[in-house]
Order: sequence, then structure tokens, then C-alpha cells
Amino acid sequence: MAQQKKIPDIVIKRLPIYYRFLTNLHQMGISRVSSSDLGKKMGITSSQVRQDFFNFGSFGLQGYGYDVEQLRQEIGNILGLNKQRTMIIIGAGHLGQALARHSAFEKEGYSVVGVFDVNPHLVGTKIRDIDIQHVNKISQFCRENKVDIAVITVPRTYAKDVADLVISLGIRGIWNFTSVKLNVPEDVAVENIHLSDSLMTLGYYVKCLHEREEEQEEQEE
Amino acid sequence: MAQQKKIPDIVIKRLPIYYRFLTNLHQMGISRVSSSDLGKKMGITSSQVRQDFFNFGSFGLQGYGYDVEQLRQEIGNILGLNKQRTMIIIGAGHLGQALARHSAFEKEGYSVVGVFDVNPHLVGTKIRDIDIQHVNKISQFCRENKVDIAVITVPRTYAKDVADLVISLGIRGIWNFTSVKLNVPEDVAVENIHLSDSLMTLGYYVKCLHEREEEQEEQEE
DNA sequence: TAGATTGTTAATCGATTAACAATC
DNA sequence: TAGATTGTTAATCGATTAACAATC
Repeated sequence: MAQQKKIPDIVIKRLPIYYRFLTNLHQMGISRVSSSDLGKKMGITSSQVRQDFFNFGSFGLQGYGYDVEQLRQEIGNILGLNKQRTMIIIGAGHLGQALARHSAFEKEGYSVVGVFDVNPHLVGTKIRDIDIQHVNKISQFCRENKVDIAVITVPRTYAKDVADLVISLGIRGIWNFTSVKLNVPEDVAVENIHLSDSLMTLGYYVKCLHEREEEQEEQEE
Repeated sequence: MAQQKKIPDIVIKRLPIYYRFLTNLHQMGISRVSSSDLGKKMGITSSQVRQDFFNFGSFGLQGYGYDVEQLRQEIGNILGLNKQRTMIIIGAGHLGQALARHSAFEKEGYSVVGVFDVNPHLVGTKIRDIDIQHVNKISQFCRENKVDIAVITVPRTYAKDVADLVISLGIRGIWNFTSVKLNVPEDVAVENIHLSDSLMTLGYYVKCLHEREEEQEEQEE
């Protein structure tokens, strides 16, 4: 069943946030929520909550609201969390290792099945129970194992080559932690974590706040 | 000089991207660029490029375009990259340590000046040349040192308390790596890196691509 | 039933794109 | 000068918000 009219990316980006808040509610033992309660918690309008869900169907009950656990599962299914996904991490530097050890992803159905690097000091060692293999083993590994997602945590100069490689091996999802913009065919999905960009954005707002403070001090004189 | 009409957040989020592409151009020895060239590289329209810059003034030359290095510096100044910023990292787990060791931030003027944790096995050890101190030393540290940004990489249950603490100590910028939504006063800036959200979003698109592939296979039969 | 809240359409708002006069 | 490209206003597009009939 094909997606009819394309759902805006910005709506998709909000689904994990809904999922997160619904998980919280569920853990707090709350079994029922209205669009306006949920919106208030998340800092958006009730209209937006209902409008977002409307893209996928109708999950609520008029006059009642939403069943927390049911809605959570619906959104989980939309996101595909009901299916197990496998990831390989390419680049076992500080960040790559931290991600490999980050156990939280596993709970959501994402498991790291391989870690690769070029550094001979790392190749052969283990992260948790996974051997770090040399990058030149990636092709073989992907032939022998189903891999859904490649996590790219290599230095920026290698990012493009690594992306091209994993795409050629049939991987359709790339989680890109480098600052490089990856140009990929339309049948490949890329999600970027641009740490530096995020930090610079924060820096801008901090600067603005400092400037505002200085102004206020001047006015007080 | 106060910011006149507020510049949209979405424009601010693009500034680091411009900065990044301009740095690349500069490193490639390219000294001149037009809005349409820059837009093409970044995957946006030339109109948007000009419209974005128009928020801050006029940096170009009609009939010529922009001087790469000059534009880069202008954007750097807007972002406040000309000023040195200090950060403390709270939570020296895998992610916190990886960020502390991530040297790239330093180049952009952000330096880690303190790392804190509660784990007695970590307290007293070093990351690079920085001592890991116990979290109960944060107040004292902030009184004795100017700290611009707090990086929060603690488990989610402690996130709120840590945020409240650093805000009470006068820190105005929070880089939040936990999955918790931090409710902060309006004179505090928060930037979130929600790794799980990003991964789930990627998972959604991977799911869609898989479904599309299956459909195509069916049609071929 | 009366009250509440959804699903869904319509109105508004803001961001992107187009257009073009200004000018290098 | 002629050509190119900006700065800037106007038009379009898309996302958010408001409104309300449907209905639990």
C-alpha cells in the first residue's frame, strides 16, 4: 500500500517526539490523554497534534481523547519500531565507540552488528561483544549479513567514499555524523547529526543573550 | 544595538551551514561565489541565500557575487565565532567523554574547561588535560571560572536537576544530549541533540524505502 | 442527555520562491 | 557599455492555527 500524498518531513520529525512523550506518560501510569494535554506537554497546539495524526488515520475517540498505550504503538508502527533494524558503525573513534556502547538504541529495535575502522591498533579489539574489523571487510560483511543502516563516524575526508561504498552494497539508510553533505540517490535516506552546526547555533543564541544583558546593564546606569 | 525584528530560528540554523560551505570553498582556494553557485552546492535556491543574508545586511556586490572569505567572516561574526566560548561537560560517560575528546569544536572557538561526573572511578582521572571532578564541585567551579555553555550528557533522570543547577549558576547556554525536554526561562538558550529521535526518523525513511522496493518486486511478477 | 474532544475543513501565518530595478 | 548578480519587494506555497460539525 503506497503512501498517498507525501507526508511532510517536518511531521515525520515530530513522530519520535510524540513517541517519547507517550512512553513517558505510559511509564507514569497515565492511560489516557487529549490532544491539548499532549500539546501542552510538548509545547505545540492541540490543532497541530490532531493535524499531525490526521496524516496517518484516526487514532482517537471523540469526547474521550487518545489511549496512551494504543497511540504509542500506532506511532511506533508508523516509525517501524516493531521491526528489528541492524546497524554497522564505520569509524571507531571516540564518537563511533560511544555510539556502539550507547545501549539506548537497542531498546528501540536498533542493534549494532558490526564496527569497522582502519586503525590497526583498533582492528581485532572488541567493543562490548563486537569485533572491530578492518574497513576492507565491509563488503564481505554486508554480503553475509543483512545491514539496514550505516553509521558514518569517520573523518570528514573519508565520508563521501564510505557513503558511496555502503550505498553500492545495498544499504539504504545512512546516519551521518560528519560535517559533509552527502549527495545520495533518491532511494537512499540520510539523517545528519551535525554537532558543530548545533553548537554554533547555540553559540549564536548565547551571544544574543549576553548582548541583551549588557544593554540592560547600560540602561540601569 | 538591539536585534530589530526577530530573525527566524530557521534562518539561524542555516548560518552554520553557510559557514561550513564557505570554509570549504575557501580551503579549495575559491575566492568568489554567487548566490546561485552557493545555493546549488547546498541544495537551496539562490533566492533563499540572498533572502537569508538580507536579514543581516548586504555582504555582496551587484554583478559580482560574494567574496568568499569576507562573507565567511561576516557569518562567523554573526554567529559569534570571533569570541572564545567555554564549556563544561556534565556526565563523563561514553558520550560525554567522546565530546570532551572531540577536538573539532576548539577550532571554532569552543573549549572544554571542565568535566564532571558522580562516578568515583572517574573522578580524579583525566580526559586530555582536564581533571574529571565530582558534580558537587560545579558551583565552586562556576564561581571561579567563566562558563558559557553546559553540555548535559547525564542519564535522563538527572537532566532536569543538572539543568536547574547550571541555570542557577548563571550559565545561559545548554547543549542537551538527553531525551528530556528542558523547560528553561526565556533568558536561557537550549540546543538539543536527540540521537534517538534522529535514528527513529531515519528508521521511518528506511522502512518506506523497503516497502517501495517490495511493491516494485510485486509489480514485476 | 450534556459535555468533551476528535476528525476535518477553512483561515491565517510565515517561509520560500519569483521577479526585477539597482548597480557594479 | 553590456552582462551579471545583488538587494529587495511581491507572489506563491506550505505549515500552523482556528473553527466547528460529528460523535463518543
